[in-house]
Amino acid sequence: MNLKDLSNILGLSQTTVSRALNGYPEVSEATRLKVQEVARAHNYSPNARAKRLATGRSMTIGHILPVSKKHEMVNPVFADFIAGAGEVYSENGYDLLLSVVDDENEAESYRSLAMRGAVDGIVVHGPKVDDARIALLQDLDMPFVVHGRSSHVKSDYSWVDVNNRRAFERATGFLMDLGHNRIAMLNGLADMDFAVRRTIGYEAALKAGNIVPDPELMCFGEMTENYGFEVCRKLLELPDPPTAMVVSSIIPAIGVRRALGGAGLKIGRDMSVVSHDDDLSYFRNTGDFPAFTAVRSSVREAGRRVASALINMITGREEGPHQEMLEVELTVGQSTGPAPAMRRAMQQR
Amino acid sequence: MNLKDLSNILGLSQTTVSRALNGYPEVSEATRLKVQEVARAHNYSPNARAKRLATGRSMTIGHILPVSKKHEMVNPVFADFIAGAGEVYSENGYDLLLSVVDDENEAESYRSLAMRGAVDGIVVHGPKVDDARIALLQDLDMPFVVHGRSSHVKSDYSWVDVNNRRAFERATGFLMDLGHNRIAMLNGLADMDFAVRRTIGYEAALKAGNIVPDPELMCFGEMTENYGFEVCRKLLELPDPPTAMVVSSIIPAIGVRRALGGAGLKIGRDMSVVSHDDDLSYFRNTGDFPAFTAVRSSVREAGRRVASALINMITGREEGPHQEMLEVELTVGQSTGPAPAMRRAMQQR
DNA sequence: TGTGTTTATCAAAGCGCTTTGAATAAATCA
DNA sequence: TGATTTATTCAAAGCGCTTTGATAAACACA
Repeated sequence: MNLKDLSNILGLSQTTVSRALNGYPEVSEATRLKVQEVARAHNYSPNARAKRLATGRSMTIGHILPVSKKHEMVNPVFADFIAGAGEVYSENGYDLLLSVVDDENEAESYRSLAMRGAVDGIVVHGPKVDDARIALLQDLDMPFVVHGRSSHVKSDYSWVDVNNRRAFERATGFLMDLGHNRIAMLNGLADMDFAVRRTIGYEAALKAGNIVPDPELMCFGEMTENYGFEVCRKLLELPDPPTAMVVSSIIPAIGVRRALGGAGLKIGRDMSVVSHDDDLSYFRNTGDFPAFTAVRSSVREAGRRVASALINMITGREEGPHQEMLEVELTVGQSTGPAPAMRRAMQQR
Repeated sequence: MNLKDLSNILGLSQTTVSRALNGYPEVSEATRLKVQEVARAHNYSPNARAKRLATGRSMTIGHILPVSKKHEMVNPVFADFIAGAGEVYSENGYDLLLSVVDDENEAESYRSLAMRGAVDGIVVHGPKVDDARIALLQDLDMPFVVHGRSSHVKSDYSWVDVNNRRAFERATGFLMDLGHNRIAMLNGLADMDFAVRRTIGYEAALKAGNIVPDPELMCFGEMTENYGFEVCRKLLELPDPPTAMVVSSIIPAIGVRRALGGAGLKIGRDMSVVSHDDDLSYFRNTGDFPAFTAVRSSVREAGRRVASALINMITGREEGPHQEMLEVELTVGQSTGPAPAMRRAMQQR
């Protein structure tokens, strides 16, 4: 059942039928109803391929999921982000094209998507401090929104980011208020933009309390559970180990807890941990007294924001670059407690 | 730059240029080289929208990501599965269309994808024991492959599944060999096909050792970290608590470990845990002595298998339903140990 | 030399829609 | 009443490819 068949059945021209179904005003209400009814009865759906060619729009947004060739690592945040973005796409009649590509030939993948006309816009995931994709997409004249930012890129572009600097400043400050002064940082890969911003926040908090950041306590790596485990083990072996740490994601924080358990230590008592929490659906760190003290933001919501910003750009509903900052909230959970010295002082009373 | 422009530049017809680029034999080698060279020089890419209309194929595979409306839960396995499937799609020139839809109107989503001609095939995720999607897709005449199976569906269809029954039979048997006889099971939602098969395996192992399955020890739920935590806490409060458990995913297993830690118990000593491990990239349960004893299978590999099976069906390279069973491997890690009675016996020696 | 085959190329139709520009019928105005 | 809008409808062109069927040139064979 295509448009031709349908219009033959109705005894109308394809023009009229098409207009009736697409809500154009130059069709009488009577025929519109008739058309809709008959279309439904024969359950007609316009062919997407033909529609896309005719309109020149693909009604599709591209997401590129880079998979690190070395570690075969997939960003665990991705699924929840996509879930948020996907909601918005559905509501607006867009499809989501997902391109899985090893991180080495990512650029080629963007170029292909654009030149083939396969998508109307692109979402950029996981920006590096100096990310070449932004210039590339500007060059290709492809609408795009970055989830995050790229510090070294000076041009204007659209982004939705969480306030990473403030998040880690608050997390670190919170630990200092508890009396900690040896605070480690377990961050993501050093070339990721979020990692850089979080480092800045961490250092700012320390400096505000007159603590000189100790490079030995600042760690960067791919945020797996095992990374948290290994780093924590090494930190515990230091002559002057930290009493607290800020961690870039709940996943390595779980590794940290495992390492502590293995050493007979208890999280929250022997080691305070504040985690950044992307609010993953399978790991809800909630409740009255959640497992982890955390600075939380919803990736899912970020997905929604990015998607609607992009659609607004494509449809021309929004002019100029869309730049949006999301704030985190600090939730106190079971993974933090007073520093040892402070605890002793409290016990003496 | 479109085909018309390109053929004008070359002084050839669109037919010849199209054929030259698509590797048809009725073009002389000389002109083919010339065409390829000029196409590259002007970096021409054929318009995907036009190509799809002309060929009648969309060169796109659909994946539907159902998001439970209640819990906003996204299957954590999804990202890794997609990563595997995506590799295969890229190699074969297919795009991946991802449709995020709340689990209530999932059927509508499949129907739409098929009727609009947006995809050439569909991958079915997370089949229920009695899954209506299979009949629906057969009805729509849409090629599809199920990741998993649907026990109550009697028709022939293509699937790639892991041997869930055997996995849990082995896991349970392993614990029994260690002397455990109060073994709990933390499974997924009871209507999921994999959960049913795993239950069968669990019960078979118990019965083989003359243990009557205790309904009190058999739990079903959405596999979040918190689920593992809560269930483990409740189990510990039983008058006759289990000494071991088999868990359907590493994620709730982490919750179990947390609950044990909170009760001052140690995993592997006070409670033995064997987990099903989908080998998530951000949670590599590997090494000489991994954190969890587990029955492991690679979701990523499953993604690859499903994708190539589907492409083979679409292109007609493979006839008849593709049915493929993947076996798990059992890896002994730190989360299991002898049952208390056995340990006492060992210590007396 | 003429006939049949193979090779290389092309013009044009077609994929199933949207959209332009024209045509007709109905309604409004002077 | 005729002239002018306005409301509906339509035929046909176009989106940028692929593919069919035709044609011309080159080659082979007797």
